[in-house]
Amino acid sequence: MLEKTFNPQDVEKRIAAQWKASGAFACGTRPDAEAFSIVIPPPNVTGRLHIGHALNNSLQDILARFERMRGKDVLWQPGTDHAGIATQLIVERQLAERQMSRLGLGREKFLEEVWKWKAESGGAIVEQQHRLGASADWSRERFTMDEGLSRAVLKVFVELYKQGLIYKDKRLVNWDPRLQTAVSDLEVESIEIKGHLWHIKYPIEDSDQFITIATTRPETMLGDTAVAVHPDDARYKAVVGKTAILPLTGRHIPIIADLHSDPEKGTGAVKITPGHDFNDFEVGKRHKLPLINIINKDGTLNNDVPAPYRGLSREAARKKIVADLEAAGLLDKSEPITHAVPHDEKTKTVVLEPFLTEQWYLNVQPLADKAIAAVEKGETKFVPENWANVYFSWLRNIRPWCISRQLWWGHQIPVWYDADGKIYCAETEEEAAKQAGGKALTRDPDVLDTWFSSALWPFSTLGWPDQTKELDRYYPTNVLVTGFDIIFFWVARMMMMGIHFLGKVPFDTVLIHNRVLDEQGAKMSKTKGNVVDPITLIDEFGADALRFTLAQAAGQSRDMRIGPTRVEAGRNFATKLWNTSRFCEMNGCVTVPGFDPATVSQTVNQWIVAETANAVAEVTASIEALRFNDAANAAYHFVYDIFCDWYVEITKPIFQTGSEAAKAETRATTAWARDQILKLLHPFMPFITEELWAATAVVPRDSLLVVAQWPTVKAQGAAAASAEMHWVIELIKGVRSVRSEMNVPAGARIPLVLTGADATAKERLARNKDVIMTLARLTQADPADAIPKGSAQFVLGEAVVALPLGDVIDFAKERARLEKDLKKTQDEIARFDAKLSNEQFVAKAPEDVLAEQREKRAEAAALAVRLTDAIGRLA
RNA sequence: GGGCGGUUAGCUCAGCUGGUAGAGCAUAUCGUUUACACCGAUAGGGUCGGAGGUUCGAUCCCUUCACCGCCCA
Repeated sequence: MLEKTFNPQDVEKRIAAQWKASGAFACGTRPDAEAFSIVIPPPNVTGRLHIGHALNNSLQDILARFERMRGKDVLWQPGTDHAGIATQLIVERQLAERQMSRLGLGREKFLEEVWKWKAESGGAIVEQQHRLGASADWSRERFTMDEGLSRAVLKVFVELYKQGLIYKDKRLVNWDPRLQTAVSDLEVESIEIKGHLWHIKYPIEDSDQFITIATTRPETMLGDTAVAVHPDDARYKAVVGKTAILPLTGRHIPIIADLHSDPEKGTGAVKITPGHDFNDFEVGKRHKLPLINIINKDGTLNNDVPAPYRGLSREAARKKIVADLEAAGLLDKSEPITHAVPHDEKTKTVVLEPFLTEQWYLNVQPLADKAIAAVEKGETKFVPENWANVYFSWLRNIRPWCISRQLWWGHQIPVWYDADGKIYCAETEEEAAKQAGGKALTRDPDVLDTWFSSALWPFSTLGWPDQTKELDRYYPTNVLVTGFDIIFFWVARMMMMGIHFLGKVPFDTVLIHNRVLDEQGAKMSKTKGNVVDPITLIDEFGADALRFTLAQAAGQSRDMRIGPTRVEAGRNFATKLWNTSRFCEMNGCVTVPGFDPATVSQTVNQWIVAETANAVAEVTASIEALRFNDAANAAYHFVYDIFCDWYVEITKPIFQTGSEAAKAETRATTAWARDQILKLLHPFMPFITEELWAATAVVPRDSLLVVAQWPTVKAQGAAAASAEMHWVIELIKGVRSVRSEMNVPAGARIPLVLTGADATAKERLARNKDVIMTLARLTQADPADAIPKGSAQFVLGEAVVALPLGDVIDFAKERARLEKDLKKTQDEIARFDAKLSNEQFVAKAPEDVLAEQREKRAEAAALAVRLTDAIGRLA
């Protein structure tokens, strides 16, 4: 006997262990089946599961479980990336707590510490994915720093270097002065902060005039090499070509005309600091200005500035410079403004600095061109397709990719230098040494951007560069499931690398799902404190509830809002499923081996078979179309509104008073329908369905539900049964509605009389009398020729249903009710008439639309006649 | 500034190829009828953001405006 309620905590662990023991998630066990593969967008190894991951993983798992049940050989490839910056930060912080430092330890020892950390704490997110029920092939879990994946990185680097696509260059990068490394453009977060716009007067040489520039970063003026004005700016025409004297340094710098200067902004004159501003760098190139670097790697001012400022932090330098300028009478004014300042994405506390360094670059242009073409040609399809625009716009404006990072944690760049600085690029030190002819070599200390290795994920996880059978079987993958914020990071880069190295796109379809917001519609962030923790939700409501809720919310819109109240509804649905299974069990509904739904004879059973077939078709088609909300809702509707509300209710009288044959058939059919429900819901709610699959079996099941066969039910020849059940349902609903409106006490049983009914309706009434009397709470339900006095009435098809309520009836109320219905019907008729009397409509509308309108009009007219009669009888 | 998305019942959202709208939650009334109060029955609630246009007909297509949001610069 099933417990009274479903307790997710008890069940989830046990079921997860069963799945694990069964090896059901492993790929390659069905060599003859069609392959279906998904690679997980690798989460950061330092990460914890947030609700966006929960959605992302749930959708992937729905697909994996669905295709597995359909008999395919499914590979869902899991794993994590090594998150160079984030991981190094964490380990360095831990070292600091032990009064140790990275530099103190040295590279080798430090890396040992990182691996130690990874072994101890790096698996958190994977544990959380397990709690969600993710049916990935965990035996194949990969990490971007694994030996094999590292080999792929080396090979790719060396190949691209040989192809001339990887090169060293000295240019501005986004520099993190705390970590002292270059960071990606995509890791820069512009944060609006309050600051000042300082107006500073630069004296003009050989005059008593000044040119006033406006800047938000006065400390960088020490690196100025020009002042720029707009060529059309009348105010400054006269000074272009003259020389300004840079305050505090006395440096002579030209006043130039350049379109970069915006006459509307500030004073219209801007300082040009090519060493510390991306735009100014370009201006400097156009005007061949010298480039002065005034900052050390740690963000302090270097020795190329006047002595008083050397060694100051940027903040301190700013203060001192503003004060000094003010003292010199060169500060015109300062106005408060809010402006966007680049910060590091991880902590959002460090102001990044455009900084001149030598870095490794990958010329991605040729790769990007192919990646663009692949989507244009439809080799990879975005769903929804408008996300392709984001992909295109990024790739079409792509710049060389700075791939080196001044970190230790990551793939060290496979480049060695001899004493003269000559470069030897090879996969191994031995090979490099051979190239160098035995010269002493030192290796480039830098590591590669984490995304360099994630970009190879769809094939490096399959064993590339070896030609493995997995690579052959599972590449290209079927679908990449991800959020739109990842289009640049992973999708585009995986596309470029996949095409370049394997000659084939890495995935047929890119499914971009919604972004999860909190219940108020705000973006979740730690600082706002509105982060919804999926594990908390799982603890409170169960993994199935969370998953089902996420699937229901995974619609076509860009965002979804998730919070406890929505997940609660998902939990309620799980409970409903549990209870209805319990009811089946109480009535002895046991799966009958070899049961053939096509052979059932009871009308209600034929009907539920047809409805099941419908539901199966809808859920299947919706998952195939990646419409998860439609799939979840179709399943929900079937379980709740059809199976629980009607089928179960209608079969109750059969279990109480039916013939043994009818009982037996109904038990078998109920058990069968329940089994189909468990299968349909399994991809969405794997734990509870697996539990029920086992718990409802008298004879042990042939297999776990996770590998059971997806339902294939044919709807055939049940039209009459469906029509009959719809009639019965309409009748019961009609009675209930009248009872409620007429305030008939819920417990009171009343008689029902069916008049004006044709033979079919009379037969339907006779055949379903028990059900109707029970569910509508009647004392009798019989056909009659006349409507008794004092009856409430409603129209059902060609018939009028009368409920002789005698003294109970409130005539005024009954009249009002019927008149309201009549009015509604008459309004409808008027609308149809207006349409049908419109010559244009009749002439131009298609035939079937016309016919439909005429039919609807006729139906409404018939209804109006019966309602009018009913009102007449009240008098 | 460029691009994209949204505006439908009190709230959150569906509405696929144009034929006047659906669900969940919330609300109201009733309810212990042998699964379920994490429940059941019934009901109310929408000039589908505004204005034009195309069309016999527009929530759906086009133009424009307003507001909200996101991405890029």
